[in-house]
Amino acid sequence: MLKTVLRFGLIALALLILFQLSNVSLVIPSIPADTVIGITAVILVALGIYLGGNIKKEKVVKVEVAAPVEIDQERIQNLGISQRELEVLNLISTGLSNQEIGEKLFVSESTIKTHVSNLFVKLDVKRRTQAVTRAKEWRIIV
Amino acid sequence: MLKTVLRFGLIALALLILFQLSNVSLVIPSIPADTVIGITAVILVALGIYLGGNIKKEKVVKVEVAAPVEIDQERIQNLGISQRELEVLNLISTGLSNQEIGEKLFVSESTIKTHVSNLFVKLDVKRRTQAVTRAKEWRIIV
DNA sequence: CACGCTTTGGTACTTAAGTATGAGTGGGTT
DNA sequence: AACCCACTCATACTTAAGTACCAAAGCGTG
Repeated sequence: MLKTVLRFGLIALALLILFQLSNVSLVIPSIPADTVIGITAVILVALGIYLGGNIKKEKVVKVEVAAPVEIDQERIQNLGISQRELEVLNLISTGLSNQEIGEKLFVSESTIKTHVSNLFVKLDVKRRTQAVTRAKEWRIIV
Repeated sequence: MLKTVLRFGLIALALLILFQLSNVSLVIPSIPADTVIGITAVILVALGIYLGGNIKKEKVVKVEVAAPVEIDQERIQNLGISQRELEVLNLISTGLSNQEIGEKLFVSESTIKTHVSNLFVKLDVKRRTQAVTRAKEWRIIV
């Protein structure tokens, strides 16, 4: 909104300058009217490109901001998913087995199975592949 | 390249029109010089915005083309992954069980198991969760 | 037509995954 | 201190996943 006002202000300013310049050739006859008009034309086109560029830039920013996937911390809280469970969930999504996850976290496979089972209840799923899909849907993992 | 030439051509054309219009007020005195200059200024700014827009549009396209994940058909070919196997792979990634995939494709679970086993060899993995990760890495699935 | 490849299906087996249940420890709260 | 919760681990079990091997129908190519 403010930017739009600014742009119209710039255009108005440019027009004012144009009108002023149109009198230069009358005041200073040594400068030909054609030269003044040419320079003004170039300035106006440049102004247009600048304004157009800014308008398009905003659209680019919108695309880039929408792209990154942010983790929904609030949903994690609401589902009651603990830090350890989240860790396990992330490792599941990388394709590790329960045993491998256990080795990576220095706990037994038994413990991982418990975490996984609890996760399934919280995510309302029956399989680990489904858990990964659901977790990505709900922006719990990337 | 060609577009750049076109743009400069348009600018040159615009300048020509400007110079022509500057004579209109001399030819037809009923139209004030200020009006002609004003209209020309607006046209030039519009031209600038149009040109600037086109220049920026190219940049937008580059961003948008880079973002979507394209399927690497060549890699699928090289790995010798068949159409049916690809179907199964996609259903695995949605979290379905072998039995569910069989029902969805109207074939037995046995058949799905065969496809899955063959897929694992081609993807060089040992588990279905790993297969999904690998397949996404290699842009075989979305 | 023979060959290769895809798709289908089966049996039999091993292994991983998932369920159910119980239980111990330590941190933090009331 | 009593309590809750997260984390840990174990046993015993069921089910799904995965492996190995074989087999047959169909389809296009050389």
